Parts: sequence; C-alpha cells; structure tokens
Amino acid sequence: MPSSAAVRLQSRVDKFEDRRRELADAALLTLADLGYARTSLRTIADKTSFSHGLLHYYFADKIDLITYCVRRYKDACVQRYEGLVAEASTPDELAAACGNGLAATLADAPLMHRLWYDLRSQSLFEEAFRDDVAEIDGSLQDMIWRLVRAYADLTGTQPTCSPSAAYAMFDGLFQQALQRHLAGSETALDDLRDSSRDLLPRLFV
Amino acid sequence: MPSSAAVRLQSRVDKFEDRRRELADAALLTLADLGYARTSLRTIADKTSFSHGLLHYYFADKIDLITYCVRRYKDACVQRYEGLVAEASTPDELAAACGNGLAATLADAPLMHRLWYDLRSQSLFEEAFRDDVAEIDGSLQDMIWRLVRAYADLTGTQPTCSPSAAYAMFDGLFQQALQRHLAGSETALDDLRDSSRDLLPRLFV
DNA sequence: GGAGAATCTTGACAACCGTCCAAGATCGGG
DNA sequence: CCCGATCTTGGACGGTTGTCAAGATTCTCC
Repeated sequence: MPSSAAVRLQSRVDKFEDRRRELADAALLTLADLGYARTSLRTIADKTSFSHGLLHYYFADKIDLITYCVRRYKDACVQRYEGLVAEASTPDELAAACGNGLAATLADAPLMHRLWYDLRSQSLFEEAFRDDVAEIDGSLQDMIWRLVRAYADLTGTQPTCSPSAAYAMFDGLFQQALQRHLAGSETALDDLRDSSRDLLPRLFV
Repeated sequence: MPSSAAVRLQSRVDKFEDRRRELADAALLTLADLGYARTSLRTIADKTSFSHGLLHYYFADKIDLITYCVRRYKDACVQRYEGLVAEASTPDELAAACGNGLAATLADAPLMHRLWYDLRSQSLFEEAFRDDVAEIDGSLQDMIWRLVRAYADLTGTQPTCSPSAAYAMFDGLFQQALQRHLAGSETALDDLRDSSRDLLPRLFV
C-alpha cells in the first residue's frame, strides 16, 4: 500500500499529465493546421483560451510540445488500424482490408498525417526530433509487418522482403496519396486503396 | 538576324540569369545544410560573400530562391540517373543498374535530397510551393516510368501498376534510405540497392 | 482560515526575420 | 573620359519569435 505522501505525489503527477494532454490536444489543432515551422507558441495560445506562458509552463519548448502531440496521435492511429485489419480470414480479404484501412486512416484525419510527415522531415535537420521520430517509425513498421506476417500465415508462404522495405513502400504510397488528396485529387483515396491492396501480394514473389 | 538592340537585351538577360545561377548555387549550400525553415536570407548572405540585399535584388523572395535552387538541382539529378541506367541490355542488368543508380544518387549528395524532401513537405502547407513541387515530382515519376517501360521491353511483359504507384514505392524506399543514411546507418545504401533492385520485377506480377 | 506551494497571467526583453530604400560602386556605350 | 543605367551595399523599419521573471490567483494541507 502506498504511503499517503506517495498517493498525493501520484495524483499531482497525474494531474500534471492530464493538463499536458489537455493542452496538447488543443495545440494539435493549430499545429496540424499550420505545420511546425509556421506555428509559434503564441499562435497556439491565441487560437485557444490559454496564455502563451502556460504552454511554456507545461512544455519545455516547442519541440517538447510537438513531439508529445504527434506521438499521442500516432499511438491512437496504430491502434485503430490494427482493429480494421484484424478480422480478415482469407488472403484477399486481408489485402482488401489493408487497402481500405489505409484509405480510411488517411480520409479520417489528413491534416494529422501531414503534420507527421512534417515532423519527420524536420527530424532530418533537427537532431532533437530524431529519437521520437525513430520510435514512431518503428511502431508503424511493426504495424505493417504484422500485416505482412498475417498475410503470410493465411497463404502459407513467406515474404521476400525485409520489414523496413515493406514499410517504406507502403509509406511511399500513403504519402503520395496524402499529397494528392490534399491537392484536391478525387481519385487519391481510391488509388491508395487499390495500390496498397495490390502491393501486399507483390511482397511474396 | 537579331537587331543590335535585341542582342544587347539578350546579353543583358543572359547576364542576369547567370548571376541568378551563381547566387542560387551559393545559396544552395547553406539551404541544404540548414533546411528551409531554419534558413534566412541573412544567414545565406553571411555564409557567402554576398549581401542580403543582393539576394533580394535577384530573387523576389525566399520561396522564389529555394524553388529555383531545388529545381535546378533536380534537373541535373534526373539527367544523371538516366545515363546510369541507359546501358543495361538484360532485365537483370537493368534491375541492378536501377538499384546501383539510386544508391549512387543518394550517396552523391544526400543533403540535396534532404532539401528536396523538406521542400516537398513544406508544399503540403505552403500553397506557393505546390506547382513547382508537382512539376519536379512529375519529372521524377517520368524517370521511374521510363525505367519500368525499359524493363518491360527487355522482358516482353507489361507492368501491372500505374506510373504514380511505381514512383511512390521507389520514392518510399529512397526516402527511408536517406533517413537512415543521415542517421548514420552503415547498411542504408546497400539496403536501398537491394530493395530497389528487387522492387522492379515485383511491378510485373 | 491562513501559510505555503502550485498554477497561471502578463508584460518585457533581446534576437531575429523579410522587406524596403537611399546612397555608393561599377560598368558600358557614346 | 563621362554620364546614365545597372549593380551592390548596408542600414532602418515594423513585426514576430522564444524566453523569462515577477506578480496574481488558486489549490492544498495543517
């Protein structure tokens, strides 16, 4: 049983963490709208009801804030996608679910994905982003690889490419679809659905 | 035969264009080093021997400068890659040349490619970049598709994916390799070589 | 209920940005 | 050689940024 001091400490930490989440969720809207480079702590504060000092009270700096935001979102994203893909019982069903899942994920919150790619690009320049980006990339790669292995189980065959290559190709399709979708293309989502459905079997030849 | 006035005008325009190129090439070094968001016209001026006013004399604004720079580089890049791939006479040779070419391109100037991906990400937020990015993307997609068709000719088969999907997948591999290469991975180049060599035949099943 | 810690607001600060401009340097044709 | 066009410089301006600290407010616990 924890001491009462420990309980107090815990609840204080929880409260701090809750508030962080609250601020992050509010900030995420502005961040997703304007992107990393164009968003200042002041802009975020103006668009919410918080003061700019408060953000600095809960987050060490801009980098701390944005990585917290994106990490939070991507976790939810992976979890959601896993659900969409879990039910397939034949290879074709799984391939279709893969395409549908990616298209649905993209359609659901394109601006969030845009922010993710923004953050990943920034990490190529800003050392401070690298670790968090690598971790998110890793979780996405795992997500894709679970999909590939599920397909392998259903077909009784073995994939002929590495996990990172599989992730890279799906990611390329997804990123291009996002780009076209945001540019107003009507067919971007359907193309993503088709091309990612077709990609899955290609990984086994 | 042009009038003497026209000759003078022409030479003046040429001179202006030459100077633009000269400034752009100098700016490109700093831009590739720091990325779009972190680079100001003043920083560029400091790192070169030009004044910041001069940059503004030859380029309307920062966007004008950076798009000019990247477009200039990517043109050279496409031309170079085409040469590397032109000589293959069997499907396997072509696939190998494809992988070697991409790896060589990446190894040659990773910072330039980093800048390109930075620019492309910014274009998702900044309307002003869209047209130039779309044009560069188009030329890269054409480059890849010429490769795919050459492979089709050598094998006597037909590709089973769209030009944009083919480009997206190669681009995904390339981007991931860049990311890992810059993070210090020893195997990134070899992995790119292998995975892109393997990708080519996958597009025909 | 009041002392002390926490949460939050507000304003100030220096640094930096893109832009613009006036004045000096340089060049080229007459 | 000189004059006007072109090129280049460097500084001034208004605006924005991240950071910080001092004070106001709220909460917690005795």
